[in-house]
Amino acid sequence: MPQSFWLLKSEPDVFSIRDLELAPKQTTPWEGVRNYQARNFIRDQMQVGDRVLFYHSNAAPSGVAGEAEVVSRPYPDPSAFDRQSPYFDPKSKPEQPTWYLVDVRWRQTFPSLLVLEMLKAEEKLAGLELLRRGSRLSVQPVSRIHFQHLLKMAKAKVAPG
DNA sequence: GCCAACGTTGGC
DNA sequence: GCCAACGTTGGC
Repeated sequence: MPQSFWLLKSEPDVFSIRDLELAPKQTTPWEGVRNYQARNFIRDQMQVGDRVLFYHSNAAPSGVAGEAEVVSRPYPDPSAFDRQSPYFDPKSKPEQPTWYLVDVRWRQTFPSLLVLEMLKAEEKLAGLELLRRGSRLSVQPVSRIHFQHLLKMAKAKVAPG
């Protein structure tokens, strides 16, 4: 299967792209996804080498903060089995897990945030799931075209010289 | 299987 | 903190 492109949301107060950059091996298990549609994307479609946009949600301002990549196959989310975890879910059993995750590794932090408001104004991003009214999915597929355009925008925002 | 009530997400 | 939109739960 060819490489796929994704957008993952995280509240920076909880876990930011800076936290990922500073993490051991710049890698983290993307735990805590508790939505079935998002779970299905992770469990059924994510592959090592997939590219990821790291989105800061519930922030001031919100926006795409950088880039990461998938570095593991999907596996059961251990936080669902952990009574101490805020993501504990008694419905998920080790012998039949409900929730899955992948490990992601930091690739870059954008020189400046791609703020949601400017993404909305970008004609070339029309159709991006993130921009759909009422869109709440924390794991979203992104088209190659949109992904590349977002990287281009990130680069273009670097001041010359 | 319907759907009201409730809980969560996330922009603002 | 507000609240619209959405997802889940649970009574029936």
